Amino acid sequence: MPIGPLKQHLLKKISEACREAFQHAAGEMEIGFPPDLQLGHFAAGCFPLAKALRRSPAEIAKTIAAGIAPDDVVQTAAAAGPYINFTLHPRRLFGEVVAEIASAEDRYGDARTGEGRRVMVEYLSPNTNKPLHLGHLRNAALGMAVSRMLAAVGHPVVKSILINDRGVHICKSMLAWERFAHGATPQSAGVKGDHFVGKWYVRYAVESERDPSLETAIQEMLLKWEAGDPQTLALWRRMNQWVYDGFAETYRSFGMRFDVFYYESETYKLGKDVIAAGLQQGVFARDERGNTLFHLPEKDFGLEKNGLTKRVTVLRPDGTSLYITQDIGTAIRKVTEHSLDASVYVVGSEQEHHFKCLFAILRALGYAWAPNCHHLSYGMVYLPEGKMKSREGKVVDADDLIAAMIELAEEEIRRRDPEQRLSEGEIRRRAEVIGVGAIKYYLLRVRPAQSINFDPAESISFDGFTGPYCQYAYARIFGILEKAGRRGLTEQKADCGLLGNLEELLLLKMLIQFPEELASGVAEHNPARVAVHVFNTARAFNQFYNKHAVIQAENPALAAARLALIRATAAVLKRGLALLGIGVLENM
RNA sequence: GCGCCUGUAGCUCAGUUGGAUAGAGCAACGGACUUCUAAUCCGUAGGCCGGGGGUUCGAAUCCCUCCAGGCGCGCCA
Repeated sequence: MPIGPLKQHLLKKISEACREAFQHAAGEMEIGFPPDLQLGHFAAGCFPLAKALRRSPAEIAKTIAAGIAPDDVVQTAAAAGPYINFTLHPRRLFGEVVAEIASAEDRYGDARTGEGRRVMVEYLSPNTNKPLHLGHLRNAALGMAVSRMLAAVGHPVVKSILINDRGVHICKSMLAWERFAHGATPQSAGVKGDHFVGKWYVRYAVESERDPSLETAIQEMLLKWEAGDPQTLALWRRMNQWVYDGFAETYRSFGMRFDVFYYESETYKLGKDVIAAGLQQGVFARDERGNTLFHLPEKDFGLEKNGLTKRVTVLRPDGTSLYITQDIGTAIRKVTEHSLDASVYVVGSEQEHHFKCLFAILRALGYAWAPNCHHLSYGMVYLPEGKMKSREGKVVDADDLIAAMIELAEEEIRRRDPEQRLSEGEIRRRAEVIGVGAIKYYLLRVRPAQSINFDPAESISFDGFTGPYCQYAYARIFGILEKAGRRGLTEQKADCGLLGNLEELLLLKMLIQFPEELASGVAEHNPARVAVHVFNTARAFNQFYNKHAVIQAENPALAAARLALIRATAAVLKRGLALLGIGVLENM
């Protein structure tokens, strides 16, 4: 009997006792946890029954508790105010949770609520004129985590990226390179491609300050690009490729994966035909200046102060497209190419209005999947000096941060290995898992809507509420399991009836709650639910660890039971961290 | 002016689908390694949950209002 049926059993007992005492169904009672595990293992509040029975919840709890007879699952049922607290036989309670986790084989907590509905998660959306920064890392950490969480509950997930590879900002780095680089390349300069191109983008900003004529040169270049001028296109391709080569390294070091690459140079003309058709159907209208526009529904957007409906332009008078034009086209293209049921866009909160408009338009156009489009909006990452502004160089570069964190982890690993038993390769491997894990955890531990004040000192900490703390708990467990294995101890014939002290109960509670937290996290598109729960699980283990011996337990039977418990804990830690895109180490 | 987000311990944040005594990390102070990994643990201290009003058996949580900060508000992306 896994945990779900265990709760069902309790509900059934309540229901029977309730019917016996009041000739009334128990209705909507729910099984939860008491605030203090000394009170019991599970609890049910009797509030839902109070109105129907016209008695106080406390009276009901008392009567029902008295009517519940102990059985092979329930040890005691006691009323405490309006609550019924249940104490279960540890053998069943621990045994069945541990068995369920063991049989799930790394998939504990998974569900089928997604029912195979196919979802695309689009994230990152980089520009090809500069390297990735801290804000991109938050975006990527969220995108990857949400993708994994959706997959865990049964959604086939397609991860996509929309690369902004065209436009005036790209021309700026091209022009600066043409004028000032004297043919230099990333290879000749010994610089990572995206950083190399970013350098010329910054150079343009500097040069255009003193030479305004560059502005007109940019406009000419843009026109040549639009006209398909071979030389311009060749330079554009060449420089973008430098950037992609650079990005690929960052994708790899941060663990980003994409199934589909979309490029705005290929999508920017999409959407026009849909808008033409929509104009025929009256979804869109023309204004006096020739703009094609969409009237935003009053229900969702309100009205202008002059009482007219708000509007958004979807096509310029000359027929050229806008950001939202191509987004309409791309949204449709995604669905047709990948048979999607839903779409998630991981984009900063500053674009909330844009996506609200986009989704309203898609609904107005009558697409059945339009209500399943979701903007996963997240807050800004602020630096101590204020908002990040790449044009002013006020950014935390992604590659720099990753390298710095790996470096810090490496120092810590060396400090713990004074006899230098570890190979350089092993040190490097561990440092990458720890350093990158620390960054991801730091970015994922708060809910997406919350803006993050990037605190350099706190972000590099490996203590407390951090990724390495969670990884450390896993490594500790692995150490115990390994040592137990060498000594021939196994949990084969573990008697979970021997478990039940406070620390073991608190740990078990975390294991039980993991699937619920994952489900909430998916429903809210909020990986922080998982991150916080993994931390609580690691903490519960550390508390247990510091108070109770496993291998050196009072007797071998108890040792076996505890081995089973911590093996299950390790599985939950590993699974939870994996959902966040964070790896574990068997030794730290 | 309007919309959305945020406001909880000195700092950074959980908790927000109404339920038992509001939690954690960091920082501070005091303790615990001859033991399965001290990247750990235990203890002390720290709160009108932004202010006010309302809804009810019960509000950090729901409603109204005010204050403060952030982000946005067609023809940029």
